[in-house]
Amino acid sequence: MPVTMKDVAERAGVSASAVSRTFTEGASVSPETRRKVEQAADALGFRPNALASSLTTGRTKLIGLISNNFRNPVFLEVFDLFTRALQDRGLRPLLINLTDGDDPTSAIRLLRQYSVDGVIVASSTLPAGFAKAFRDAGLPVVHSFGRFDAATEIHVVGIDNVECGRMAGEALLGRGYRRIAFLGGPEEATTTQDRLTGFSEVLSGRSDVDFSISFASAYSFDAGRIEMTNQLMVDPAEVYFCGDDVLSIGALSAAQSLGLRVPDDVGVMGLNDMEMARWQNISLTTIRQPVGQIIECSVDLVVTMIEDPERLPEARLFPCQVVERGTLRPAR
Amino acid sequence: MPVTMKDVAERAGVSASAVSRTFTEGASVSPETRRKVEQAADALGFRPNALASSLTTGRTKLIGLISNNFRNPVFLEVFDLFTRALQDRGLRPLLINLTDGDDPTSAIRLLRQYSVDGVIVASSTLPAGFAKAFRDAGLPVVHSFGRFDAATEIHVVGIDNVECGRMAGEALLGRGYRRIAFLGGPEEATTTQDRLTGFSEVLSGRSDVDFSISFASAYSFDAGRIEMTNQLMVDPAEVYFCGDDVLSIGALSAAQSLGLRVPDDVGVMGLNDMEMARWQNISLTTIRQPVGQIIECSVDLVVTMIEDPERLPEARLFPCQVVERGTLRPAR
DNA sequence: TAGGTGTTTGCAACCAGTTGCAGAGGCGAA
DNA sequence: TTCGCCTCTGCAACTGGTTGCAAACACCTA
Repeated sequence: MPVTMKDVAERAGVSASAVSRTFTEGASVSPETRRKVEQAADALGFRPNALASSLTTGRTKLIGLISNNFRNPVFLEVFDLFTRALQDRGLRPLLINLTDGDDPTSAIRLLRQYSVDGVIVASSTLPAGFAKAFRDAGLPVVHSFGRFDAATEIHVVGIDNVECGRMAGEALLGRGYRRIAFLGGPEEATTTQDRLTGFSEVLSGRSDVDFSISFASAYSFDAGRIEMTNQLMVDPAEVYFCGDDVLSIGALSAAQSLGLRVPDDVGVMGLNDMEMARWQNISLTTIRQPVGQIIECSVDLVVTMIEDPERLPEARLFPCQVVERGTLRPAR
Repeated sequence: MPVTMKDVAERAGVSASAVSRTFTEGASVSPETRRKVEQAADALGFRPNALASSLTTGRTKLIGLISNNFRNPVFLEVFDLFTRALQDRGLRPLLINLTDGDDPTSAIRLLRQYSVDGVIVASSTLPAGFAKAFRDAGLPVVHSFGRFDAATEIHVVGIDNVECGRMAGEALLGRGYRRIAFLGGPEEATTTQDRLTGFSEVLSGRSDVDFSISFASAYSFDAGRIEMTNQLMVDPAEVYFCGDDVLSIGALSAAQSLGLRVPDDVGVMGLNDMEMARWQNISLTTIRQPVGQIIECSVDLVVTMIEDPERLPEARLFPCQVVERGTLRPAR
């Protein structure tokens, strides 16, 4: 059923090499031969088998796209943008869902079996060592939304979470909040740790600020709602800087259920600026992470690494900014 | 860098065939040879190249997963479940984002270049002819969330949207609503057409019911909010059956912005029961579509078709059910 | 010991392409 | 006409596996 080079060669009255050459950029073919081959190929509907050619060229144009965050709404944008950015460059995403377990070995085995040209790890919760395992296996890898590390051994594209923490701290101080809480994601998530570091840096040491810390069990609506409920029932702060937008929405839901008004009784600030944050019935004040830029840059970087595997690892961090909406009281 | 069969054969002191056979289920190898090969393979970290073997076996274990709905939150669950269901069966999803244009030809070309074993079209908005193009190209295809068609030419797994429309109509009548509106997705979407058919069937012809119809421009929050605002400003109904959950949330937001209370002033009913519908600050009364079952079944079906390409097409439809939450007044 | 049976093994051809190399052909200059 | 050069083409070997076939071998029976 599938039509091969040989069929085309036969119909065009040329050798198989000639067919291969007309489909290879920069190969030497006369206009006449090219015409005959193209005509035959069109008539038969021929397309070279990418897998067969990968055997000799060593390139499959497959990119492993790995994530463990499938349930966070921010990933709607992430998947949409990644698949399109890859498609635009003639690359195909081979998706790996890491929900069960975070051991890279089976993923590595799989990706090598399919000879992927490169790997993108898209996750803000996986440890840096995870992506490193791919590099050690000889696969070009970029960690998107990963943690910046001064002694970086792999390419990281993302944001400076410590700086985001500072930004949040200053935004809250600037609005006159003094009883301030950090409601993080899981304590072991590097993003949570880093944001807390920056946040504390700005707030602790100020005698006029009452600063408290808690952690939700996951970056999820339910976890945010549960932890926020606990906090509000025991000793409520004036404002909560939450681990991310979905946690924030859980927190908003908790406040609402307890009959508190936002932002009058309690303030909430998120991080990500996912699409839902601007929905008018949520209207979350948050910090925008430039997801589109991070993804474009990640794909560019993985392409660069494929071309130059020896390239030294680098971190590319993008600035974030506060997005004003309705869950904090206005700046003074 | 990558280790091949030949390397293993050499180290184990056997032929390449022996290596191939130890990795092929059901092939004849003595325990002694198998042991030697496995030992050598482990030592070298060998895994057979799936792409090379696909040349002779004709199987890649790649499944094309095509969608045009990347931005609808229901797809968070859909992608998570699809990727896991495929992984569980040793299959790999090759993702195609169809956001730009709905012409199947380039997708077909691509999937044939990668010799995918089968294709899953996951979309409730693509026309039936779309999936059919894949079948015509000789690719086993299943249309998930597709439209049931009595003269079906391709496998469809989904729900009976006409029945869902009826179910919604009866639920609303049962609660005593009499000024009832249908707020569909795009008029050309088959899901919208079918749901409207069932809904009208129940409501039209009843002299005590005032029934109106409108359509949003897309299955999205913004489209739902805009259309609902239009409706509420001109001639509000008592209750709106919306095209899907995300439209419903847009509609809820519109009602809220206009100062209407839900469900006291206006009712909203959705369809899908995506995860967000049960978030307490949304608490959407909706019709549950058994997404998990649909996906498991789709994957099973594509596997079956790969094994038996001559199998006649069938439709597998799953029953839906109304999920009681807070956006309709209670049943009498 | 010869013959029959069944298992295991390697050879070689094959899958669908790519590519180095050598030779064919065309063309202009000497 | 001959030579040199350049472009184009096909052969054949190669990519990393699989598999039909026949030979080698072990084992059992008569």
